Amino acid sequence: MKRGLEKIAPRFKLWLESGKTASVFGDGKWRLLNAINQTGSLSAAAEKLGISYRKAWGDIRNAEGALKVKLLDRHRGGKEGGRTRLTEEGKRWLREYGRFQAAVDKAVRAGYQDWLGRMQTAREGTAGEKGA
Amino acid sequence: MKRGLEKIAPRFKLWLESGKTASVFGDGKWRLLNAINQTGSLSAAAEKLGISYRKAWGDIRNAEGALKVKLLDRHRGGKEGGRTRLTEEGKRWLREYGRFQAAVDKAVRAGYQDWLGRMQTAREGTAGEKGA
DNA sequence: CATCGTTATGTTGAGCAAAACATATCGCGC
DNA sequence: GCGCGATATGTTTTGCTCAACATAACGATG
Repeated sequence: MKRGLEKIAPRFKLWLESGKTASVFGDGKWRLLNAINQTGSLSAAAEKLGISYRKAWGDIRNAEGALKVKLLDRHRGGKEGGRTRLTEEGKRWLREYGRFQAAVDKAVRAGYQDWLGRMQTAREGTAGEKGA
Repeated sequence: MKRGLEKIAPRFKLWLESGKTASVFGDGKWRLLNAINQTGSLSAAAEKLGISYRKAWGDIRNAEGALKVKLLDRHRGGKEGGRTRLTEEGKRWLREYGRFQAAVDKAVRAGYQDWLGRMQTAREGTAGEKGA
């Protein structure tokens, strides 16, 4: 087996673009929706993800603006100070984009295994290949 | 059909990591190998890709260092000033990583189509869906 | 009507990767 | 041995994202 290749691992980033805007949706926003869905609060979601509230808020702003979709129902004031929940559209994005991402992840793993196999077998018969 | 979704397109980045090094190989280095293979020169390849020679050289340095593989045969001096060609290993990386990338690209497109379909059909029977 | 916790939003600073700039080295051919 | 064109490599500038900081608005509740 070709040494060195064992330590290597594939990584990928997936996102959606729309014209000028570099990334209208991707893993970060997906995680954010997920956290909001679990916590019922934008600030709590931000803290959970280890990002600033400022960034979380800005991300949502950009996503909703670019997609022209209302992802969240947000409310200020009240006993709890406020709350945020996903709209039906938001839930749909969370669910379906998650599936999309999972499918790509699966393909990357499979493609990587194929690649590994090809990189290794391509040297069969090269001599000096002492097995374990 | 849900409006807005037509303008959206999926993008992805794929790369290989090894421990501490963030990216030991990816699309940029693949393109670079490809251009070197076509031009027979590192500087010509850099110009072709619109990147500085400094960056191209550094990328090769990092890749060869992290992978512990000799990707290029480089020569200085001579009438032409110098030249650079891919080693057999270099050609193998070019070919096989290209296939890996192509497979992932295909999966992304397919996954995106599935996603699009799900995002659109999920609203059938919602009323107000006046066709073109 | 004062309090409290959350949403809302502008502003400034820090960190990092790429671009830009600057030289040095090599070696064949004339 | 001088020149040309490509490789080799250190240094400086910049540009962009995210973190950090600061402050306002909101509104149910006691």
